[in-house]
Amino acid sequence: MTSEHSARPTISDVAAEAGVGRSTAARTLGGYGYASEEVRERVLAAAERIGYRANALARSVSTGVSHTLGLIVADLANPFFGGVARGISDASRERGFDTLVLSTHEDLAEEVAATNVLIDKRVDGIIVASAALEAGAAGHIEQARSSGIPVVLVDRAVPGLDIDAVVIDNRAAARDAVAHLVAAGHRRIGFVWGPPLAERPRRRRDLVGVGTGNQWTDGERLQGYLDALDDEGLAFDVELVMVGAKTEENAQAEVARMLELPEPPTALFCTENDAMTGSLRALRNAGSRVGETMSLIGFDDSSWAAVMEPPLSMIEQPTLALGAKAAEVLFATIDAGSRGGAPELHTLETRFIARASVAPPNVN
Amino acid sequence: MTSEHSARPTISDVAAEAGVGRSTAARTLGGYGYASEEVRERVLAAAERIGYRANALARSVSTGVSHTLGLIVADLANPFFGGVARGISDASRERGFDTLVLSTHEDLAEEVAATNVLIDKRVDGIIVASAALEAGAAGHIEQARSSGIPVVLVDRAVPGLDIDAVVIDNRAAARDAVAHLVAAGHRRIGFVWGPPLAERPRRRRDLVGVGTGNQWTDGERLQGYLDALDDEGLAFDVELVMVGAKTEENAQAEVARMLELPEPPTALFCTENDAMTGSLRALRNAGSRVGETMSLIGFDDSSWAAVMEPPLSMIEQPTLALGAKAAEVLFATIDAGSRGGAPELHTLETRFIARASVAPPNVN
DNA sequence: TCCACACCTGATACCGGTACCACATTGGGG
DNA sequence: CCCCAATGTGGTACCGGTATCAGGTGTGGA
Repeated sequence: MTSEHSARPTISDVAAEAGVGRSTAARTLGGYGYASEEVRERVLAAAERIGYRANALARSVSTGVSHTLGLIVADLANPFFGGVARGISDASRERGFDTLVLSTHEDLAEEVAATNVLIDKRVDGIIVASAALEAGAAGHIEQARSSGIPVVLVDRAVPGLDIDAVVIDNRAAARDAVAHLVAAGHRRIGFVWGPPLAERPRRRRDLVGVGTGNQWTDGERLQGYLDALDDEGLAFDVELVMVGAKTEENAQAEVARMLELPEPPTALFCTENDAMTGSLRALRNAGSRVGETMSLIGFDDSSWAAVMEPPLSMIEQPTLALGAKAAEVLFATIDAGSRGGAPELHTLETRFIARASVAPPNVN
Repeated sequence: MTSEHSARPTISDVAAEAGVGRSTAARTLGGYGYASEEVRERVLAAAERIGYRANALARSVSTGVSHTLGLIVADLANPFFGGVARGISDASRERGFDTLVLSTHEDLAEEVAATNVLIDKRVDGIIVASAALEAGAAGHIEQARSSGIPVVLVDRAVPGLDIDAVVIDNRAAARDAVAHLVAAGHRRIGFVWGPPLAERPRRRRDLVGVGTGNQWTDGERLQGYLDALDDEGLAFDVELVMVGAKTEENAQAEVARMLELPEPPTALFCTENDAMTGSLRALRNAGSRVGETMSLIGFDDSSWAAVMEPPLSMIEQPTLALGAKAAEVLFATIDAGSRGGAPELHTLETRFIARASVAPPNVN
């Protein structure tokens, strides 16, 4: 042991230590080109002795490959994105890639900045759950691609943007959930959360096109809700959809409002976690009992949902798998080089978990 | 617009486009050295025109600064670590740093590998929630530091390791929570979860030293539990602590066992999320009603806890703040250069949220 | 009128790697 | 015995930046 080495040794240091030329040391350490057995051992021993670790940055500058992926999400503290990030991270680590994760707080300007950071740091690919609602707002994504960086969208496909995307079928999941409620006998089903509507729609027409044809989760879930109503021949009632800010407080207020209607809903479909907790607060305040006077279905299963009294029926999203699949698609694109095939929309299955929060409507 | 540039333009391209020397272009773009107003404008315009973006990797090789932090946690999908990661990410973004996040799945070997990756990628600092239980197992952390990378521990301080750490006072939080139960009149309080005990301790002595003097969360929480018993003059009963695997299933089984005791607990202190849900399952199966026949306190508040029936008393951990503080301490170390002060243990406050799951014991 | 100096620019060496290629050696076959 | 190929090594250009410095130009003061 040649004592402490505070400065990080370089290839030249190893070469000197081993008594060989710089390029010979580089060749053995880098694993390219030729080196005799004897020299190889001497170099390896020298590297070990002085604690040499290759500078990955310098290598990347030279090779043009950084072995790093970029991930852009709204909020890492959100367990959904945490799961996706973990899925990506695990899948990419297997291939020797690491992940640079940037949070945008659902702000498009921050997303653009994040994209630039990733371009500057020369990541080999980008996975993004974009806040862009349409292709026109996704110039930064086009730019990343045109500078040669493969991009895969996750969770949210941007309509009109011709890029691989890995999503769940929010529309079908919502349709199935609502159909489940209808099958239990419900006719008046509240929709809590959704695409941000500034004001109450006056008729169903006002909702046509809201988030339509786009894969953005909220819009899709609303469409699925409408699909189910159509399938079952149920009337749409504008009073049964939430409007305004997407906060737990507003969800609570909106559900409270619905409970005051002449003909209140007998079931609620909550499209997100905070929509569910807000609804539960409103129900508790109104003395409405879940599974008896009110049926409930929520999105994003959690270990809590199963221990609620009664346990809540939930739609489970495969977050890990979503991330793993996104990474897989990204690597396929990277491997394919520029001659990639046509972009695909990869849809993963959700799982409906039936629990006791859904029961026939309480007809008194 | 000089059409599409699929290849990424370099400083030389800008120089050519602007009709100046490479170094002049570099000087203006890099913001160092001199350049006349007229040339500056020409260079900036040229850069804009061909869409030049500096290669951050090349810059890092030259300057030795990567403007990247490394974060090592057990599992990004765990909301606790998600929150910490988000806190770090937000704080570091403000200073123009990005974060490389690696998950180790609570495996020390993976943690060592992750550390090496970060060293190789020349991050400017590392924040780690280490799986190492003692300084002897933290050679990789020492190694990172000796190669000049500042390190800050988060969530878990490694005993004997002389490094800055940002943690919560798990011991005090646990003590206070248990004291709260005692104040409500409870004398038999179950401890669910804890440091993995292979077999049932036979007497209290067996627990002395388990996780003692170390900041590792489980050990600290157990000590806090014992502290509270001592403070309140309560007897310790080995039957009231959970043993075996730290899984939701086992927590359920252990609580079920405790309920069968001749003198079952009247309250439970759950040190983690899965411990709480496991406990709730056991209680439901046994027909025990929370807040009536059984009082409950859990760790890690969640929006679900507030909407449970009854709402659950919880200890809230400041996850975002934990991350933000860790980043702050790390930056202070980075700014201080090699001449850093003595390592400190930074302790953040938890918050006890009293809800209806704690009530006086039901004496029939 | 000439020199000093401020102003401005390009050349050049470097960071720590990759990768190619030219140039010894050595040895075997014709 | 000589030549050529295989074997092994170091030199060198390059990746895309940073940073210093030499030197050319223009202006004002002596």
